[in-house]
Amino acid sequence: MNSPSDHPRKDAKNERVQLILAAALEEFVELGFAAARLDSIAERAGVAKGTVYLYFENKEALFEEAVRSVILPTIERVESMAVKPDGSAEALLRAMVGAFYREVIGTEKKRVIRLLIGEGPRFPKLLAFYHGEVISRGLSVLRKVMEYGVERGEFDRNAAVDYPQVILAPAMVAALWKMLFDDIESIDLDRYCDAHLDLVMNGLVHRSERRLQP
Amino acid sequence: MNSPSDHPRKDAKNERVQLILAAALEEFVELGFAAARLDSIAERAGVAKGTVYLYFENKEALFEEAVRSVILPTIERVESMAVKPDGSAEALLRAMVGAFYREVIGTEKKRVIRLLIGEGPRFPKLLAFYHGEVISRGLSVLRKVMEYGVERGEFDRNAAVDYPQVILAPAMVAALWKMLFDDIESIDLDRYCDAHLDLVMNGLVHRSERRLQP
Amino acid sequence: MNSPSDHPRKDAKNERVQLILAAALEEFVELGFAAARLDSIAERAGVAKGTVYLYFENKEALFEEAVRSVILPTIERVESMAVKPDGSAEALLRAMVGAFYREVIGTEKKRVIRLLIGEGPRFPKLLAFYHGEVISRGLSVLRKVMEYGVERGEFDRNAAVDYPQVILAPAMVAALWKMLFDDIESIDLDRYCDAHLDLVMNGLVHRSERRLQP
Amino acid sequence: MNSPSDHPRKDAKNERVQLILAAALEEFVELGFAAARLDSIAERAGVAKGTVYLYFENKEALFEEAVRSVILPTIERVESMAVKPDGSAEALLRAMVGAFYREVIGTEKKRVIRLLIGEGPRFPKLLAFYHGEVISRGLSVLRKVMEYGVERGEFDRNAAVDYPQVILAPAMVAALWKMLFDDIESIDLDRYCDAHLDLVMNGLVHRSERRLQP
DNA sequence: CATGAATGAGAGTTCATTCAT
DNA sequence: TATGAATGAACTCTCATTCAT
Repeated sequence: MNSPSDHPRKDAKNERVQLILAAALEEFVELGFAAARLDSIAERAGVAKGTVYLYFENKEALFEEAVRSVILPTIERVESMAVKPDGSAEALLRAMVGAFYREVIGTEKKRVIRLLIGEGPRFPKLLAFYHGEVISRGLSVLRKVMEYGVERGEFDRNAAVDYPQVILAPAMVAALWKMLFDDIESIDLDRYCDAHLDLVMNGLVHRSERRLQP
Repeated sequence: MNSPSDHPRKDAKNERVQLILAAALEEFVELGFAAARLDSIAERAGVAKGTVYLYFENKEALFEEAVRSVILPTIERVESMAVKPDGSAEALLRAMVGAFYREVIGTEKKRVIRLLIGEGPRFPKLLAFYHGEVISRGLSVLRKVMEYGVERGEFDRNAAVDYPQVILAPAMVAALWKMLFDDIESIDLDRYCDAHLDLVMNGLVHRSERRLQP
Repeated sequence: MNSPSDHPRKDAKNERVQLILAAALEEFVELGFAAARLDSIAERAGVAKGTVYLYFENKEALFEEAVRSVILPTIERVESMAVKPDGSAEALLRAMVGAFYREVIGTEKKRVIRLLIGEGPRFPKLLAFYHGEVISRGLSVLRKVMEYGVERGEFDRNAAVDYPQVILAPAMVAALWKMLFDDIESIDLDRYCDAHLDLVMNGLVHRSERRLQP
Repeated sequence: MNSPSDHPRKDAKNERVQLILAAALEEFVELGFAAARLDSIAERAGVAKGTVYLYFENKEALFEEAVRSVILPTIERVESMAVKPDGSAEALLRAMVGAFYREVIGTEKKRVIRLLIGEGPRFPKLLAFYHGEVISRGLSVLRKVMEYGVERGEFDRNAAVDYPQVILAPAMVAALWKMLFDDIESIDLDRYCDAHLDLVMNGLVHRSERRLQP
């Protein structure tokens, strides 16, 4: 019943669509929306230019769907994290941040982030989709872990609870750095990640200096 | 002697160049390099299309110079920070981060950052210039302040000293957020900045929990 | 088997290319390279402007190929002349010169000569091609006929054997005259050709005057 | 009265005009009418672009006048030839043809011929002027010399008397060859000239073969 | 008179989109 | 369904011509 051979047509079609989406994403990520050429995309996908228009209304639609298609698996990853927490909050947070380094910065996915930053304002619907499905979910997972840490007495009620962006921000910057400046001044991602987590956990200020007495 | 009327030609020319650069920057920032139209830029600047070519070789050169022209004043700002530190390192760092929020995120300058992220890979020379003149200098100022704090016993020798990017990263993310998601979910920049600084100074982990005794 | 319907695509394509080449040649011959407009060429060919670029890289390439396309059949004509001579050398030479009048000056081909004279220096490769394939072959055919005439005792060993250009030169001048001055002072091509051949065969100097005794 | 210092203004003006004309001619001869740039011409002449328009209505007018300005001295040369002939017709003709080789082919003047061939059809007035002032006069001088030779019994009444173009044609071809093919296959102008004159005087056909009996 | 900055029409070229096959 | 030749609007860039200085 679920066998793929039940719908050979649909499968063939789907395969083609996937091929085109992948090709489109490559091209868009390399050149940006405006400079990307439909010709190139078709060639990369191994189809004729006209074929692209059988599945996608126009360049804009293709762009949106191509970006959506990489965002989608990410959504599932984010959702799978929203499980009930157990163990130390610090360990949880370290795992989550580490996952971002591994799965985003360490892969081609970081390039989609650059694409979204560059083209986002001209694709507000895409931005809204990305925000709603990925960003806000991701941030709320982070927030929950922080609250969990506070409840456990592990974390201070830091103002960052209201803005979980600040927690992941160094990773975002690392992603951008890798794509823009790594040729000029490369960063060691492992050590950078350690610095990131060290800061997030401990901050800069020396312990004894601080208001141990609330 | 220093009167502008001494060089009426040069001044008129310079004024025109500034006009065109400003117009170009607006257009590029709004639409990106490829989608920007020379026609629009000329119109924005109130000159004829051909006039642009009197001062700039081609679209690429205009782009590079327009971006450089906003980067330049920033270089001076960064250099002026590289003074000998006094007072508390924390106060210094807070002042510097605060300046970034005020002078970059609070102004149109943040849009140039987005432009550089989006177009950078196609303009490596510009990227190298920006890195050399702004980024690496800014980071080294940050690093010095952190080392100063460590010397004073104010800061721990955090791994972030090696990667000062992590210190400013939340501000970068705020800048991007403002441009991409603020319509959808706005952030209060003052409170966000507090959260940023709170995290950077104190980290998340509860004080007493920690290795007061190492 | 040889039916054109075997390759309908290729034929259609070829037909279009021929159409464009013919249109381009007309335009170039009328206006010269620089003043020719791609718009006009496309219109003459009955295709859209973009279509031209499907078959030709740019204006230069189109020019070169257009000129080559008229030169090509000429090459074959010249080669076909390079047969073993028989009969009188004078008759042979008269036939060849006559052919030039008929097939070049009497047709549109003369206009390509003017085009080559006008644009040649900016298209040295084209010039080299024309020289190698047409001029030098044509001249060597002429030279052979003259040598044949000398062997037969029909011709003197005139210095013109080394420079066969002088033999055909009056025809070249007639071609140019037809295109430049015929409106002002027309020449009768038949009588001109007679004058040409009379001069070439007999020269001006009265017979008896001459060194019969070498 | 005729002293040039009487009209210093006019002289200065005239000098400027000559400068511009010379510059224009160079540019037109090198690039043809359409590809020539007013900017270049002004620069070559050492004046500002606007200055050119003080003396010449537009590019067309400048072209016509520039070409006229080289044609003019030629007119005088041609007229000076139209003296009463004495001595042998052959010597006269040889002198005239030799003058063409020396004064046209051996100088930059040949380049104007190429320019006229290339651009002529778009400048019919210029062509008419050139024909009326130079060509037809030159041809009639040639014709007269030939008639003089016939009267003297030196020359046969060759049909070339009606078409004196054929006499000079080999020199025209030499001029064109020098400009187009000399890089590829150079010709020795002295030997070529000898071949030219040998042919014109004697023709190819062996003496004794001929109708010594009219 | 002389200048040269400014103009803007017009050129070559590209490429998203269409549609006959 | 798939193709890719054809289209033509739109782009960048050039350059003859003008005109305020």
